[in-house]
Amino acid sequence: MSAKSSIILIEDEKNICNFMATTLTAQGYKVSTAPNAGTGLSLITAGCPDLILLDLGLPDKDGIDVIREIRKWASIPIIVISARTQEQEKVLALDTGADDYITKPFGPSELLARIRTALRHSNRLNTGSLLSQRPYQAEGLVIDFDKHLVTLHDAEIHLTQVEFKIVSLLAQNSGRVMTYDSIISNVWGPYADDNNRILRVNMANIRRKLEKNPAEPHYIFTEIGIGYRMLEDKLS
Amino acid sequence: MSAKSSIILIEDEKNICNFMATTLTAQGYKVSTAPNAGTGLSLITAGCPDLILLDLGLPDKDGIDVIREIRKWASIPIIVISARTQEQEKVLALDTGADDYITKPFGPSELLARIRTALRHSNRLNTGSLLSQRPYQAEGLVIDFDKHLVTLHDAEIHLTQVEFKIVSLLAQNSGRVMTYDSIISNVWGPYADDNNRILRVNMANIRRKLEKNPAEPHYIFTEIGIGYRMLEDKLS
DNA sequence: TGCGATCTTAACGACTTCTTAGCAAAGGAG
DNA sequence: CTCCTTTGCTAAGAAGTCGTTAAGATCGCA
Repeated sequence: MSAKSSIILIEDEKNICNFMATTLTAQGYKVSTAPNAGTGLSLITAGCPDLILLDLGLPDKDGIDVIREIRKWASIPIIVISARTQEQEKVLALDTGADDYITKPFGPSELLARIRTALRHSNRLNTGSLLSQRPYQAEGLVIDFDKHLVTLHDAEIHLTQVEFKIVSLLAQNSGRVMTYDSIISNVWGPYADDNNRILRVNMANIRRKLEKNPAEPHYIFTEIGIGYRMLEDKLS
Repeated sequence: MSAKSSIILIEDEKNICNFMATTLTAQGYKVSTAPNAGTGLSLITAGCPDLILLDLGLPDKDGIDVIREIRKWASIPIIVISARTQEQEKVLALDTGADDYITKPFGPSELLARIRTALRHSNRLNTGSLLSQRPYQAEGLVIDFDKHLVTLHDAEIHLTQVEFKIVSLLAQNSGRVMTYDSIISNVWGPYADDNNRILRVNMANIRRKLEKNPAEPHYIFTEIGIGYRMLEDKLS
């Protein structure tokens, strides 16, 4: 990656912590360390890191709870590092939202490889959060992803947060059917209930705002049993 | 998620292979197995799986090359399974494009947890189409598998879920006769009633939508006593 | 604390899709 | 040609999906 990724390392054993920090720094990562869950969490909220390395055996809080805490509002990759090798521990951590689980002892090159893998994953889905993106544009509807703005025939349309997320996702994949599952997991996170009734309600609201006649949509079509598909972008 | 994910398992040791296959099937996954890289790769291209489990120690090809091969054209999650515990191996596999690396011996619940994690990742990807496939194209009929879209002379044709599945299957095997049994088991699952009357009704509906004169089909032909055959793809 | 906006849940009717049944037409065998 | 099997087609009920409304839950803000 061109820009160095920033990593937060939450680990209470000083020796290991120092060793890992120097290894990572030597590779060009920006590293911050925290000796316990409390300072770790505040570092995360403050710094918006690209990846989190988390030791499960922390003094002040159970590691699983830390994962749960983070996953409430962020999908930053979390790699768990633990001395506990029991399967149950691993399963619990992974299902709570960890992206990988490494057991001590481990070598530095494996750690680095797994970090690269995790960062690769998160990069794939960071479509245009930082880079500016050409607005979607079709038949009078313009969606400016950067400015967070939607206009219909030059009139500004107010969409709520969730509505905007849904519309953006569909617009960024205009012309192709997005399954209910993938919309839900993109908008509400991978742990969301896969029942699509919330999506249905939101779509009704979106259509009321965007479509002249919501019963015969012009911009967002329903593919029954599958998902929704947005009118293809003028230039794509 | 709601629909069962399909997994392809490439593993040469029969015992392990069987054990894993039953474990996965018991969890509701659709599993196909291959004892070597060759059949594995063709299974992947044919089946559009959601995840690949790959043993590195295959008889006919180096596992790393298999990863490289797949990564040329698909971003399906790959979990590597290996007896080799050397760090170098892990690093190489992960950097080539594997999403996880599990060393034998491992427990079934860890494997399942890591599979769930990998599937979670792939669902977060925007498109949901991990495997980009060239559309079928013949005499004005275009079937875009990724976009889930069918057009006939540039006019959009609406197919229901079942209809689309049938047409896709025939299109992906265009030029070859697909037996009734194989169509039915592909569309309705292996335990479906093998009576073909449902298929007959659906074919009538499909032809009404696709064919100018359903009595003299142009795209999908009947091979009496055997099955259906679709007009060969222009470029395949 | 109360207010407004937003998010979520629940419920129901309208509509689409799936499946079954039955019969007519087409094909093949003798 | 006749009989039997196979296939195409229509209609109708069953099952499922989607859009919509209304009401509760939650949150920020004054």
